[in-house]
Amino acid sequence: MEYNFFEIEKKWQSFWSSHKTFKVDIEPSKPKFYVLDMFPYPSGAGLHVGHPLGYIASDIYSRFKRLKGFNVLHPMGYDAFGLPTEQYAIQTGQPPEQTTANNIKRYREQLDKLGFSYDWEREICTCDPSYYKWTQWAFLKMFHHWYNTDSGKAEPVENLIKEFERHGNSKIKAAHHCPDLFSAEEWKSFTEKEKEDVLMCYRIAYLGETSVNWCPALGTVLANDEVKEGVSVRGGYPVVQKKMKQWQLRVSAYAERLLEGLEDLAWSDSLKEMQRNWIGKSEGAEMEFSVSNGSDTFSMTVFTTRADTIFGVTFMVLAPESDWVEKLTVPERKKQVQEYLDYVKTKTERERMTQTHRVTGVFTGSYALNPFTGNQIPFWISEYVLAGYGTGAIMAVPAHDSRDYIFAKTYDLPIVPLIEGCDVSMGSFDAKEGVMCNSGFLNGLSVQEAIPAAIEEVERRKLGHRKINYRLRDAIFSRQRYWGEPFPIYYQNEIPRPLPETSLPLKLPGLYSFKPSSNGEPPLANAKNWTYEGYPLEKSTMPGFAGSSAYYLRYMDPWNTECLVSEQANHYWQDVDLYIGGTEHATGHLIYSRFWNKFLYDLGFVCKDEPFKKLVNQGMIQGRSNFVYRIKNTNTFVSLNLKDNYETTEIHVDVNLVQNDRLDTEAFRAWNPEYKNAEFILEEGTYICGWGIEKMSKSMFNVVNPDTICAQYGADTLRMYEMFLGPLEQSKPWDTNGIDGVHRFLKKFWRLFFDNNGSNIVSNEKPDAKELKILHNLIHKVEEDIEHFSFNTTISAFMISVNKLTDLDCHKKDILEPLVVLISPYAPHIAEELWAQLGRIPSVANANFPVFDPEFTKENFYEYPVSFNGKLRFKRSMDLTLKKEEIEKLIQGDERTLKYTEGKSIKKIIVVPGKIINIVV
RNA sequence: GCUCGGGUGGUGGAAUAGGUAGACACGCAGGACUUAAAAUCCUGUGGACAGUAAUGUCCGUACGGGUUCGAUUCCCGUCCCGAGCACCA
Repeated sequence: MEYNFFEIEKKWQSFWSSHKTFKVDIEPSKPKFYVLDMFPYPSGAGLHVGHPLGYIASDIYSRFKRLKGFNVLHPMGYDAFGLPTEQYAIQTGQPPEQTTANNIKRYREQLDKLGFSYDWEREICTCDPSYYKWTQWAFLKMFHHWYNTDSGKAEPVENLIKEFERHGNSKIKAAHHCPDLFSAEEWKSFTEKEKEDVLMCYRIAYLGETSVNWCPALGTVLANDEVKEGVSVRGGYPVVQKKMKQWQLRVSAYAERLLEGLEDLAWSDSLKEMQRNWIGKSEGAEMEFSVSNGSDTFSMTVFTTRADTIFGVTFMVLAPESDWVEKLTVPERKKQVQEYLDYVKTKTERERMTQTHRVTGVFTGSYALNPFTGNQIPFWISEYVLAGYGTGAIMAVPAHDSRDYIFAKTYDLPIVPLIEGCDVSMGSFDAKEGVMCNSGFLNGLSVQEAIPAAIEEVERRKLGHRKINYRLRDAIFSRQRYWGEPFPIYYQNEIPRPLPETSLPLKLPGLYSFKPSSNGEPPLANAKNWTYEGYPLEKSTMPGFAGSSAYYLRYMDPWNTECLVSEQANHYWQDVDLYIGGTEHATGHLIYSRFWNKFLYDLGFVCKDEPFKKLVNQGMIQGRSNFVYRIKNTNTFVSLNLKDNYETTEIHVDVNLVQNDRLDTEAFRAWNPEYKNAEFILEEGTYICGWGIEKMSKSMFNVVNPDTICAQYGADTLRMYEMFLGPLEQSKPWDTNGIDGVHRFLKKFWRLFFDNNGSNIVSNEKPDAKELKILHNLIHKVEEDIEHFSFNTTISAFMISVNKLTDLDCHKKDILEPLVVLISPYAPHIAEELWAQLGRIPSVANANFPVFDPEFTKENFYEYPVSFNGKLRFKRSMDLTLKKEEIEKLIQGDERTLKYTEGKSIKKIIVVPGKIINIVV
């Protein structure tokens, strides 16, 4: 019997499916383990070989943990709401529901061929009303809560109202954006609308005016992580800043907890660093400056991390979008300021991004008073100051900040150095080191001492206070699109009202047109009766990250109609032990999910503060493109190594026509009518193609579909080969050149069980020490490698062991049976078949991981006595502790050793065969 | 500009509490089996030099220094590649 992967894989996939082999339930007697993949967005293109990389790794880990006796939750689903499907609907008129269903079907077929051990009973889809009910439910909870910075958690809005009735809002410590203070009496005198407006400033999900990333081409706003370099991540359309009223989530309230929570997570340092950058904590002080425009005097606050440089403040700068612009512009400067503001408005976000460090600005005519020097300092406006960070105004210290320096040089403003010996003739001195000068009471202190000293003085003189700022902004939560979760919100006399929870889910209405309505409103404006009890419903929908923020919780209890996840299920499964996915979600999904989870934790719906204990980022699989070389103005193609003799054009060729860089010339002729009569100049009888690494995409003809590989080599080969390609976390090109080696290995593995005639040759003979040693070395290696995610080196170990057993002609059951278990996470189909051949049914999934016994692998060095005439003979590296005279005897004759250790006493010698490799003196 | 990774044969990659560099695989070359092919198996394969040969010597982990008996691994500097952030005061 040959290794017939096609039959074997078909057989066992249907067996696993019909026997529900991988179905899991709560089993309190067993320890749980939760392995999660980042669920895919089912796009029209289907899966390519890059997608399964992470899924294979997580499947290996899941199967391994199962063999180790864990009750493993390993689910899969689809992140189905999103822009591409909607764009497709606009172009073709095909409803997104339909497109999504088709794409999911295709994804499922492709996934099924790879032999994953998912519990498909728990499959979820974010666009399913029974799922998005809980997305809407969470939104309502956020609407009904506010963040108490005193208790450090979310609390019901009812508490807040009681507090307002007692003391107004002056005592309460909350994350909010309420501009005014009011007393209890004032609160009581507010109209209902006024009260709602105030509460909106405290809710965790709130409707608020804000500057947003507006993408005109997509007709929607986008979150910060959906915009890169001034264009949309999806589609690459320009994005502009616009003030709009949008639903937002008060993620910023959780900034400190999101930062602290990173500490104990087993995530890569680079990923944690990305999140820290995104949260952007900076400690400093807010300082008050008295500002006069000639007629009025105001108190203005700025934020700085360098309070120590206060004596070097020679001007102030305001962001062009700041509300203070009007107040500080004196009448005689109005014209120039307006011209400048007009100029700034003409620039798109992209231009402002790409033209950084361009120095522009205008003087307002107002002056501030430096509270320490008493100097009058001019107040300018410049686009290099951002409205959204700090207070939208800065104190400029040109000597010690490079941006301020360039600005000062351009507009001829004074530069006062504050650090002894620093040279500011050519540039600013930004480093936080040196000794202060020109700084009054700070003179003589080091910068490190001066910073806290300055803040203390500022606080003592009541000119300001310590302050921590975060770059993390609240998440904009509305999208002017159709294909997303509807908001459970209606408007009663302009006041946003929540739907009762009992009316969830609020289902999307079916539409005929998915374009924005003619008056620029979102597509839902086209829906008939988009109302609740006669009141209009919110027409925006939620963004893509809404549905993916808590999906890992839903997997724990996907059938529950009463709650997101039952307390019982949540307490059993707790959190995700291992999360595998791409690094592209570092500042999007992984921040929102952590926020969402922390919010639900505050409300007591989940038992863990952090959702993902360990996270592994798989690398991207790039495409390996192949090229042919056409001689200019001919239809003749020349092989790679001969091309330099001609003038040629490089042309992409479909990688499916190429094997091991050799072109199938007949297939090439058939590929495209243009090449029907192509001629070839061969080298050594074949046409060799050139190659290059590019992104895997249709236009480069380098997309490799896993189905093709499965048909040719089988899923087990594909799984092993993807792992063999290199370290999981590393990005690497897809390259089929080595796949034969893995396939050959599986055939060789098969032949341990069957001879050439297909007879089962497994024997019951007892294994000897040599064979046991091979086995136990492998057990040890597999165990260690899987725990460390070194899947590529395990495969080498398998190959070595199988080669050794083949050489020994070992077909003993006691060796082969554990070997099947060891390989089953990697190549489950062949393992399952051989498991059955050994008479061990029903499933290898119920087996136990073989126990490693170090006794079998131990080297007893007394068996290899020291026979020393210039060389030491030992089998493997080991530590020896010998008596002094023995050591002296050993090193006699080894000149090198003698030289190294002259005059020193040796404590220990480490040896390998034939050589001393370590001498501890 | 800042932060974090990373530079090892023709190729993918092994090996770092410092200790036989190049495991394993691909490719290539030679051989066996075969009428032939496929499949399978065996041998060789970092470079240079010497030798009929077994073998030996030297050079080799981006580059230049340092620590050490010993450095791919640790330290300092330089160059290159990748990722992320980017006027965050």
